Amino acid sequence: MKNRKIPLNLNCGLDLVGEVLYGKWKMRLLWFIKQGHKRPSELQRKIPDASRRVLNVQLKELEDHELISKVVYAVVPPKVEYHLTEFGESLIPVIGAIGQWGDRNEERLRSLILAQQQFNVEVSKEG
Amino acid sequence: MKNRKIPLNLNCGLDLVGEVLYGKWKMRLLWFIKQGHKRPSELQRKIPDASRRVLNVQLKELEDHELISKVVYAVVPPKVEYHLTEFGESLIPVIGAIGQWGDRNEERLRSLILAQQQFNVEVSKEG
DNA sequence: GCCATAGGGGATAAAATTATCCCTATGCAA
DNA sequence: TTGCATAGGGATAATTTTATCCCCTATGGC
Repeated sequence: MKNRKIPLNLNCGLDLVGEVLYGKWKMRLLWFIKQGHKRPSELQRKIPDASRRVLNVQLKELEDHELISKVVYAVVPPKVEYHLTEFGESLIPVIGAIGQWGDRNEERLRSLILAQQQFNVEVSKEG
Repeated sequence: MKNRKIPLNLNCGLDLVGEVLYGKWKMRLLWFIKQGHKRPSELQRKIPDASRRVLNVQLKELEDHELISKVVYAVVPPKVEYHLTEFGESLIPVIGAIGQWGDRNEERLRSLILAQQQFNVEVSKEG
């Protein structure tokens, strides 16, 4: 999401959504904020595989795209809360639909993905 | 989608979907195939911003993930057709929902994205 | 012979995305 | 006084993803 060298494609709705939703942790961040996990440290505990830094960066992008808003309390230790904006709220059903499809097909997806992963490992051994 | 060094996250539905749907052109490929553009050359004309090579790679991944099936006709010049599998069909409503949200919010998204892009360019000039 | 069509793919370069490392600050508790 | 919790961010390394380049198949038409 930096200063890109390859021009953006903003032709259709799918391209536009991609620009704001691509990002390894973004959908999960929105989802957890929706569930009421508003503070950075809570989100970090919910998503332990991501580093604090990366979550900050992605939260900032979500904020720049007006999907969430940030409230900074002038207290010590610091306290910050994120909330979905109306715009962000309107995305929740979409994320829900994506997640549901994943959940409904969990077993199949898992085995497909692992099978392919396994295959790649084997191929690279021969390499 | 290679032999990864960073372990996969396959915790929830969102992770699983990500594995099969992340890829710059994948959703568009599925969408256009659904619209009846079955042949590689048609798809390439529909998505001129992607090179032929990249589309082949992404089509292969969609095939490995059983979202599409490939039919090769033994004729000259070669003829190939892709079709959605039932599994792939079941994803269409989800992609539809994503695209619709993008279309409904087209103007806003476009200006948000361009504004941020512009900002990045300016920041990097100061650099 | 040469080019066009329709499809494929290896090797490598470039770009974009993520991860890692290390630093800032305050106040409370052991 | 060291440690922990809160939150933030610059610089850089590592990884992953895309793009580019060039080559291949086979047949038919000029």
